[in-house]
Amino acid sequence: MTLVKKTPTIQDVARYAEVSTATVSRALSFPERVSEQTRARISEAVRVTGYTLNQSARSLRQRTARTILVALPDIGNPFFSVILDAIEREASSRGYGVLVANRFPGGDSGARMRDYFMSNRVDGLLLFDGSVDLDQLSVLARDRTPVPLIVVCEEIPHAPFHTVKTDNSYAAERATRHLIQLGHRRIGHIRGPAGNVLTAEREAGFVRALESAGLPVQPEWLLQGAFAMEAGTAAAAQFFALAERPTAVFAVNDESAIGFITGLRQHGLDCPGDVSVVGFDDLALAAHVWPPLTTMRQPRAALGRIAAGALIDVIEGERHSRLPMHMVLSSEMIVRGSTGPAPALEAAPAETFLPAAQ
Amino acid sequence: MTLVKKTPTIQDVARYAEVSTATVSRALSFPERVSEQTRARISEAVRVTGYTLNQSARSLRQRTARTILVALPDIGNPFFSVILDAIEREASSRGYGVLVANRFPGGDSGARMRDYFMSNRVDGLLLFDGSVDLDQLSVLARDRTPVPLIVVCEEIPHAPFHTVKTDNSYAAERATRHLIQLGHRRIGHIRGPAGNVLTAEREAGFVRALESAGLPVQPEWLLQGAFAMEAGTAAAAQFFALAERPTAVFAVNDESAIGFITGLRQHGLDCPGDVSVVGFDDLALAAHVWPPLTTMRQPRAALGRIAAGALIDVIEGERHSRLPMHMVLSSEMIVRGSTGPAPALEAAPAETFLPAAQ
DNA sequence: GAAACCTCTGCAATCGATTGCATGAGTTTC
DNA sequence: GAAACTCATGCAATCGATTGCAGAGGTTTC
Repeated sequence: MTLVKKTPTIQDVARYAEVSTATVSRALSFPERVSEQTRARISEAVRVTGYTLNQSARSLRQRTARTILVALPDIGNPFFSVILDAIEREASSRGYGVLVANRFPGGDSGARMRDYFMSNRVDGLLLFDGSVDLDQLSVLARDRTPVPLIVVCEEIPHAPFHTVKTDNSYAAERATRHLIQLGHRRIGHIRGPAGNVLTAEREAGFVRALESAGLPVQPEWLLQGAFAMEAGTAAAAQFFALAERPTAVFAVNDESAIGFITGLRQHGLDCPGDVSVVGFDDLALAAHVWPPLTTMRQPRAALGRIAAGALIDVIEGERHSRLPMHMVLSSEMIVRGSTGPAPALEAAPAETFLPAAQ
Repeated sequence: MTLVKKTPTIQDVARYAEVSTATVSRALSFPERVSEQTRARISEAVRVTGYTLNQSARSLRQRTARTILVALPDIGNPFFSVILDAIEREASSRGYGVLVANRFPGGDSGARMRDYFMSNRVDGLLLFDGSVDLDQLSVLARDRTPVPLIVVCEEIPHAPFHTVKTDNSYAAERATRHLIQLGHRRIGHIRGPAGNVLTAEREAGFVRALESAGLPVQPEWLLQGAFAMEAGTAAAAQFFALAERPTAVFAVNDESAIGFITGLRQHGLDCPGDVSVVGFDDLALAAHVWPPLTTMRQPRAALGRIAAGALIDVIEGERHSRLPMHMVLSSEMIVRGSTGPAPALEAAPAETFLPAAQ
């Protein structure tokens, strides 16, 4: 059992190798600037002393932290945790640590993020919450240049930040078209929380699919929802209060879809027999609920990897572009058991709604 | 839009307040040691200059990082992410940052953790992986005293570390007893991965429940599994290969239970009609799969909160105990739809197995 | 053979906050 | 009224690594 007496410093290495600390520092950071023999002596000294660089000292001198901050609305949500996994992998492979900050309370989120930067704890930020106030973020500038920041998954409208996200609107259109192709004519949508960018984008795709198929958009079939299972179950209650019910529903995400299916079942309706349901995300559990969920798969690992990689590029000045980049990854349709052909009895009402050849 | 010219330092504050930097430092860290008027002048100066403490400088001087490291086997797993949520909350309320490290590759995990400490990036460690090699951890000592470290959820046998976990063995016994009370006599178990402490503890509880009810433990009913859904589905394949099948199964966790139920369904068996299944953990999705899963709820938020709190206590020297503490939280039985009475046809075989009044 | 140029290394300042020790002013004690 | 004590503050060293500048030694160029 090796007990370390006292953490060795660069001084100890220098003494052992009989060189100055400057040379040790250079040997470790820019090996090519040091002669081969000296380099060998220093490697040996490092090995013998068990030296590890003191990150605080380097941070202080270089004004970098080799750490990124990931600000999430909800770590507990499996949607984010898979992305976080990919972020951690990419960051650590490039020598960066990952600090997580959860559920920034709305009010002072800008201030808290600003503190992380100003206190020199982090070099960059991956922001998963588009609802952050622009004014609060504008504080995030250091020495007149904006702080390295990438908005992931969401987007802050009209704000000059890099973004990495998926093709929400197109994917929502694709999901809705799938229902149309199955013969559904009365199609509803479980919305996300009001004010959220994803809510708007996915609803827009939904509407576009209906319109380009010449189907009506019934306002009462846009059910209020959110990203949680409970919201889906609540949407089912709204669904049962409807005079006329859709035969298919596109949900803003998998969790609300699953909650909705649970609600259907509680009221004795079958999915997909009575109502087809499409989700969004393809969480791990989507394949394991009953019926297995048809959904749009977001490439979550790729989102995390690309976002972290791009952020570190920005931090290290390898991406010089002043102009914000927008990286859009595409989603994939995964057809499982929660969608099926429109029920036969649907034919009659459909005619009432559909003017012959519009 | 306020752009910061240059990050203000304690020097700037001192100049503005016309005191020395020593006084500013004291005013911020030990307000009672500074006269009231000076304190007021300094607060004003801090406000005007927009000063934020440089954490690297403080860390260098004080040899603390005000950051804890959370080493997880798999952040992407929702079981851990909820705990991480609680950890982040507790830590940030006490002024600590949370660094995450995922899936430490087996080989060098000790070395990587040691680096985090030696490089002065973190003050303490929450370790979620009991499979770490003792020798690797023994390296984690600084200045002859062991590094602040708490093992969460799992446990490293015979190792002198604090632990925070749940009553795995008792909870497993309780879950199995539930099946026995429902009249089941042929009861199987989906094991966790070999070598894991949780696997052993939960299996031990399972066996104890059977034995104290006078039921036989059939070795072939101990199905090989792991913590993932796929492992549960694979266990279902083993299940169908059995000459004689259990009517109830206790799974090592919710995910394997859900995978197992999926497997049952693929082979045309009904849960709980043909086979009752109990899980372990009570993940968010347990209530939303079909049938809703009966399970032992682990108090995950409490685990995270208590572990983080205890770790920070140790770091700050508020827990002086040299002896390792073991905090055990209790689990709660949650009965849902995946368990039901033993099927009637089960009566005959049961008699074959059960000597009248043993 | 002098000037110009490289290569390798060391000196010493620097990053920003903390803290042991000293000091001066004011108060209490006997 | 001197000694002892308290309180508020400042001085300056310190934490450990990085880096601009300079110099020593060697090589190339004309």
